Amino acid sequence: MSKNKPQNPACADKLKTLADSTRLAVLEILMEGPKHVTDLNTVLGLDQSLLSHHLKVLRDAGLVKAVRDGKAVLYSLAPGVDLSQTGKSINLGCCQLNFD
Amino acid sequence: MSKNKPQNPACADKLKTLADSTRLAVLEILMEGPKHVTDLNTVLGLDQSLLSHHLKVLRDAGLVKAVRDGKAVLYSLAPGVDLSQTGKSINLGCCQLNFD
DNA sequence: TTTTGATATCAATAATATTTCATATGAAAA
DNA sequence: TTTTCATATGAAATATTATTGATATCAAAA
Repeated sequence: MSKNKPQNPACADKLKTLADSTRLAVLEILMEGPKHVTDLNTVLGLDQSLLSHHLKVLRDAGLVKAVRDGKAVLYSLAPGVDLSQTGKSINLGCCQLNFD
Repeated sequence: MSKNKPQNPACADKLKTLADSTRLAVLEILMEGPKHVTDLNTVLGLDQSLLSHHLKVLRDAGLVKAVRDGKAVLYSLAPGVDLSQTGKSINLGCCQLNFD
C-alpha cells in the first residue's frame, strides 16, 4: 500500500513557518509592535543574511508585512494575523496560537 | 559574524511536531477521543510503517499516549495536552492552539 | 507451539529546510 | 556621483526530516 500525504496540508504548512526558534522569536517581538530589521537583530544577534532569509519565509507565508522606511525596513505582523489586543496571540486562519 | 540559534527552541520544537499534515490529522482525530492505530489508519490511509513512525514522533514529544489493548494499541492525547472540553484545542505548554 | 494480526523498529534513501558566503539593490549622506 | 548603510537575493553546502522496505515483537487464536 502507499497513498501518502493526506488532509490539511495548508495548516501544517503555516505551522511549519512558526516551527523555528528564530521565526518564532521574530513573531514574538513583533507582537509588541513594529520593528526595524536592525532592532530585531539587536535582540536576535544573527548573521544578517540569515535573518533576512527567515524574514522572507515569514513574508511569503503572509505572517508579516514589510514597508521601507528610509534606508531601513519596518516589519510588523500582517493585519489578519495580529491578535495582540487579545493577549499574545496569532491567527493563522486555520487555527490560532496563544502564548500566555 | 555568526552566533546563531537563539531563544525558545523548546516551543519551536513542539510546534515542529505539529507542523506536519499527518501528525496534525492524527491529533485532530484524537481530539474526538481515543482511537486504535487501525482506526486512525482507516481515515489516514497510510503505509503502516509510516504512520507508526509519525506516532513515535508524537509519543516522543509527549503529545499522545499509547496503551496496549489486546493485539492493538490505543492512542489518546496526553493528559496535559488535551483541552478538548474547551473546544478543539491543544496545550503545548509554551502555547496553546485552537482550531475552531 | 505455530500461525496470524497489529504494531514497532532499523537501516537506507529521498525530500526539504537551514545556514553560509558572495554579491546585489535601494536610499540617504558625503 | 561615489560611498556608505541597511537589507535582500542566489547558489552551494549542511543539516534535518520524511518515506520506504525489510524485519522484529507481542499478543491472541488456531
